[in-house]
Amino acid sequence: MSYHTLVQHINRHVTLTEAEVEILKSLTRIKKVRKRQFVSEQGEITRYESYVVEGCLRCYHTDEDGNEHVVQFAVEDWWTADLHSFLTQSPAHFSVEAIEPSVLIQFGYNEMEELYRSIPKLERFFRTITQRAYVASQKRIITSFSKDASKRYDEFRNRYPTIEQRVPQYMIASYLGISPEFLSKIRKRKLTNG
Amino acid sequence: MSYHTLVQHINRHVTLTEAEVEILKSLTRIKKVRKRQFVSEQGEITRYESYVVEGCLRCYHTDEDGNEHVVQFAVEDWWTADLHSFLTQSPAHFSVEAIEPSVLIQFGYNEMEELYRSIPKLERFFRTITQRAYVASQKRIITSFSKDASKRYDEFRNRYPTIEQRVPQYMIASYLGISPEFLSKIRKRKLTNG
DNA sequence: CGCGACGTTGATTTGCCTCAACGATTGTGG
DNA sequence: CCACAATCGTTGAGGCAAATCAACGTCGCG
Repeated sequence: MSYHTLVQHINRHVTLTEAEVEILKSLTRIKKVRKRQFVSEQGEITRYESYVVEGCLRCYHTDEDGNEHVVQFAVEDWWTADLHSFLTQSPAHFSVEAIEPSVLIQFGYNEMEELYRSIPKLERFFRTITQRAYVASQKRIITSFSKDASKRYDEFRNRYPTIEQRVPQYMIASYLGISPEFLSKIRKRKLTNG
Repeated sequence: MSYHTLVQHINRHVTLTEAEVEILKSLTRIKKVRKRQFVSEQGEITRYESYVVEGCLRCYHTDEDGNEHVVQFAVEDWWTADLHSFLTQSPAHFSVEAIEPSVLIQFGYNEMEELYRSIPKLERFFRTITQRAYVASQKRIITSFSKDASKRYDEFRNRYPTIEQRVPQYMIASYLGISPEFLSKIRKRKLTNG
């Protein structure tokens, strides 16, 4: 039953038969995680790509100085993983951690290849969603170079109003590329001034 | 004959038959551009995705203040386009302009769909290269948040030694997200000090 | 030749960081 | 059920990386 939203999600791009849905179910697994539990860890090989049925997670990098940088948030109907680690089965640069208790549908590396073989339509599906993710990622680069922190925060709130409610402020700061203290000051300015 | 490198490039990921290569040729076109010529312009609909046979181009965004921000460079064996504009056939946020006289192989929107239909393997090919591009893009975001300009410049030189030779310094500054003056100062520091 | 494109250099300013101290809230073990 | 510790956000002082502005040098090209 957890598969309902995933199948709907895929069917927005291609059309799966009943039989194909069964294959999909047989080659993936449901995973539940607690709050603060890791789905995959920096330094280890990312074994699964995860579709979020329910919950909220963050994908982040910890740099040499120990500072964390949020690569991506993932809520219902999103995907998350260290894609490079998953695709090459090499050690990850990012960790994925649950911010809320979450339910995931996980795709293993070998099973994913088997899925592409048995359901070639999925090539198209994953091509499409990856292209979208890539477009969003490029946009984020340009925004971070062309706008100051206050405007980036406004854009974030407009684009992801639900996420803003669900994740701690310091993670949003990290996603925006600023310090938590500075985000706090930005918020204060917005309240007192315009 | 310009198709030789493209076919090789695709064959690193999937295997095209002779007949398929012919289809590919029939549904794409060769385009030559002068230095400084636009391949596509911000504000207009991006009609083609381009594979670079020869030359060097930049994809960039011009913001409200008139400042330019390089999204991507493209040299031999790379792809370039405003992907969002191409996929949705809506006005582009990025322009693509030749830095050197260049030879491109162009894929139109309708022809691309026809190609996917007649050569389904291409779904896999484009899925793969998009995933790689997405991975690189995420890495660029994290680098720009976690390292200072001098280190980013070092990384750029190491990763793209040939590009550094071929494009003006102010475009590299733009790609790195810093002002041309500051890149000049960084270079001077590197010469005088360590 | 003269102009436009590109790079350099210095003076000044600023957006954002770091550090440190301090509430407020949450959750957890005794 | 309380006490205490984490966790999270706020505030202020001071500092630094990088931007801005302005002037100037150089080169290639029409």
